Amino acid sequence: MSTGKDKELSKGYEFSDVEEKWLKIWEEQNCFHAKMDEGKEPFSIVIPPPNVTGVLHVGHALNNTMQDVLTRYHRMNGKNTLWVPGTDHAGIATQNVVERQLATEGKSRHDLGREAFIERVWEWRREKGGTIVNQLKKLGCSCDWERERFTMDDGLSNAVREVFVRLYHEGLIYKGDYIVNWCPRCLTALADDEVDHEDTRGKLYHIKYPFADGSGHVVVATTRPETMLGDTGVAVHPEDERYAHLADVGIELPLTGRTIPVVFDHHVQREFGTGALKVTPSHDRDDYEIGRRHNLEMCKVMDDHGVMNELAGVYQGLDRFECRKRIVKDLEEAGYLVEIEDYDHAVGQCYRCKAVVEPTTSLQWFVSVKPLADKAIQAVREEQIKIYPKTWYNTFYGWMDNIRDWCISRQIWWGHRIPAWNCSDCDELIVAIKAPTSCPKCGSSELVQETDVLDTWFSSALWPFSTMGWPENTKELQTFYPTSILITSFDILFFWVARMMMMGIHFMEEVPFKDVYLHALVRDKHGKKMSKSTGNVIDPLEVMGKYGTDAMRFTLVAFAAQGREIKLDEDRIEGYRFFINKIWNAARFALMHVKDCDDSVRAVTDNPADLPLVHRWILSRTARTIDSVRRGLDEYHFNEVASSIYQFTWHELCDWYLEWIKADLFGDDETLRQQARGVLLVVLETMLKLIHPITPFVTEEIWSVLPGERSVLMLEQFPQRQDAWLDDTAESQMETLMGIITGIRNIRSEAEVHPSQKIEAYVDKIGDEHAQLVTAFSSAISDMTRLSNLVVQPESAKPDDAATYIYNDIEIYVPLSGLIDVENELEKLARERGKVEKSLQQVNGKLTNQKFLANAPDAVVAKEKEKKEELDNRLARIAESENRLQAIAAR
RNA sequence: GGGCGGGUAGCUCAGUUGGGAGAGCAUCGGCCUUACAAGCCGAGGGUCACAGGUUCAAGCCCUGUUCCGCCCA
Repeated sequence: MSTGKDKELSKGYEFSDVEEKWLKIWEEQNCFHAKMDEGKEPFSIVIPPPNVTGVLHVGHALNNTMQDVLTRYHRMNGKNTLWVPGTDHAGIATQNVVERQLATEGKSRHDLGREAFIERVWEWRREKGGTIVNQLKKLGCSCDWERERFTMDDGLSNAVREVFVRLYHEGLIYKGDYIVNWCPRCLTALADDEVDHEDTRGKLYHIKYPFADGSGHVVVATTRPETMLGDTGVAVHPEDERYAHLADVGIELPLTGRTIPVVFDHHVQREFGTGALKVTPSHDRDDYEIGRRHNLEMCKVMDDHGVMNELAGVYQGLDRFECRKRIVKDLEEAGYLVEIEDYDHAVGQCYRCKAVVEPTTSLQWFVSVKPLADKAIQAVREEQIKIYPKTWYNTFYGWMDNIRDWCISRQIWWGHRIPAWNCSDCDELIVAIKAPTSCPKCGSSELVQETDVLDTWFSSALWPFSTMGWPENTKELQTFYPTSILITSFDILFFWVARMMMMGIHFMEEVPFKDVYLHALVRDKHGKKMSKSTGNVIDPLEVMGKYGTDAMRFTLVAFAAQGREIKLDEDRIEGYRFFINKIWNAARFALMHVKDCDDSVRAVTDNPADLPLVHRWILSRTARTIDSVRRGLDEYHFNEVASSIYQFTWHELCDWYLEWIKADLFGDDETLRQQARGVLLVVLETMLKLIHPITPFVTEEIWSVLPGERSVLMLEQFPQRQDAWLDDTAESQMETLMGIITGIRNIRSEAEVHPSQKIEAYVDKIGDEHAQLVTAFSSAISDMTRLSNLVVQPESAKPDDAATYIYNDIEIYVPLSGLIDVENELEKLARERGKVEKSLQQVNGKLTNQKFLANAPDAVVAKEKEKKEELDNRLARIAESENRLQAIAAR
């Protein structure tokens, strides 16, 4: 495809052309398409479908980057890989968008009528609905775009009807009058997650409720005094002696002339307020439960618009908030108002229009979730599904054990219309997949379909199998269901994740996914929620344009620890852009030396034992990096993957290895040069493969210019374990050499010796083994520290004017006639002595402790003894240097 | 009020069965050393919230206190 010979890399990484180029190539070569190769183990993910109205925000970017990292990893790892993309029809949101559009033409959806309106929504979807999909493509997501799905597609709609009908006939869907969250502006019921709870400074009104026999009164407290018009009881705790005598008395409800009963309920908290609770079963979820337990009357005092109705008596026609003012005024005038207290509480608001949600009873469709939930709980208990991070298990069980029935009907037009018909003649309710032509009971053809549509979550609950062609038993389902992992944000654990579990288990008799990874929410650098009004939004597309897509992806992965919050700062993205550039420049350097190599050059890594130390070292470090990257990806420790790659690439490969091998690469020895080229090429290729899932663009570009015939990197094999490369000896020897080099550099820096000035250095008081090592590498050490001469001597008389550095038990000194600041040197040594003495004290404490010697494992004791020896030596080195310097100071 | 999570370097956070406190960024000093100044070299910086306990040994396990955040009511 391409050969490296005639190619070069520009001086800095210019991402925009590169990204565009590779998106095109990947697409042309159909790289993302699942080939359905049955010989391979499957790996599959379904995307959490973004709203079709959405534009890519940083949360999407994180979510989809993580999915892409895993997808690319498993694809390279030889799995039969499928990532299903798609979008969600987002009922209320989409309807609102189109209604707003209509409003600019001075029309409402009612002017168009239902059918024309829905056609209009489809039109909008065809024109604008692809935005977020294109943005995901730009992010580099390797989804199988040929298999893109939409929750309103024919196939998925069919699945929705099938599920509804089956659940209805199984008795798990029912229609009834129960309490729901009602938005008086959108005029629809809302799911619990469509209600935002905003902490609000409100008032708590304390109201006197007289006993019906005139013998006294009780004080109740409420934040919504207007609901008192719907009160049908007062609840107290059964063991509260204060109220025991009220059983047969009852309460006179102020302003209404009604008498309401007192009921005794264990759920009432005696300690809260006066221990008496007004009960409004039609306008409060808890009160509804209490009312049910005690057969209290239902009294709904508002209409769908939040306006008081005929049951509100003289208050009829008032808006609920207007009514609140009037009630408070009237209570005060009649002497019932005891106190108004400032009170912070959470007020439910419609997530769309911000109107205060009114809990109210309404005739709706519900799913009876308990039987479904029990199976989901069991699946999680049996580890058929594992949840990561594991802290979410408690939350999951807690919610599932107390789950409430799920209101699935919505009074809007855009969505899956409920497949139920009423017979106008005999009132029969018919639930069927296809529209019936006549009533099965009376034969009438006067059938009217339900006008409500289903909650959007109802269709997304089916997503893992509906996208694969269910209810047909397709090859996709056979191959890819259950999916391998679901990656999503923790805030939809219940509304989506749990519901997918229930539906998947119920209809497929198998869990929808084996693992669930719940990632954090992305916040701004101060931990605040990003919002347009605060102006702290980080727009991923803008960031990608500024720093490159790879930089943003790497940043997100690096920040993706298994916590609840990711505090993202644009400066960090810029920082990782520097890392991308570092990779680029390392590749440029490598390319200079390997561009003419043929394939056989890699053979030198087959027998690492034959190679010089530095190569054995980098291969060993590479092998360890492969292990930690694979482990991190397998266990979803994304941030560890990023940091392990970052550390290896920058601080081992670039800082040490590339510098170290320059001598060989530029030198005359052909053998050394070939060894360096071979190892360099292998390590570079390995690194590119390791990083590719996170930063696909830059790695693919570099890969394409490396020597030899190459196809795309994204289909290469991911690096496998390389135990033959592991080499503890090489690692510890290199550590010693690097320590000595750092020591000499430290001396140079402290003494402010100009980098171009060559100096002489001595290493002293070292054992045979180290002496040999240092002697063998004296030229490398000299190169890296710009020495004119390096002297290795086990025992020697030192020149007086020498700066010293103690590395473990090795003493390094540099004669610097007149250049050393004796005071400074002594201070440095004193600090060092303090540290060593402190450690030594701890070690001695342990070693003289009989209990430690008796109880600690042998290995730990041996290690402590070793430590003591090392520290003793070190202390001796320090003392020598101090003596010498003090002698100078005394002169 | 109930439940959950957290308090580790100036900031953001790692720390996987208890066995010498880490990273990135920021800070300070020195460098255009032929891949990279989007860079290189060097340095400083921590009572692991507080108080007890278990243990030979605690950032890690247990108890209590305190502060912060989230979810539920």
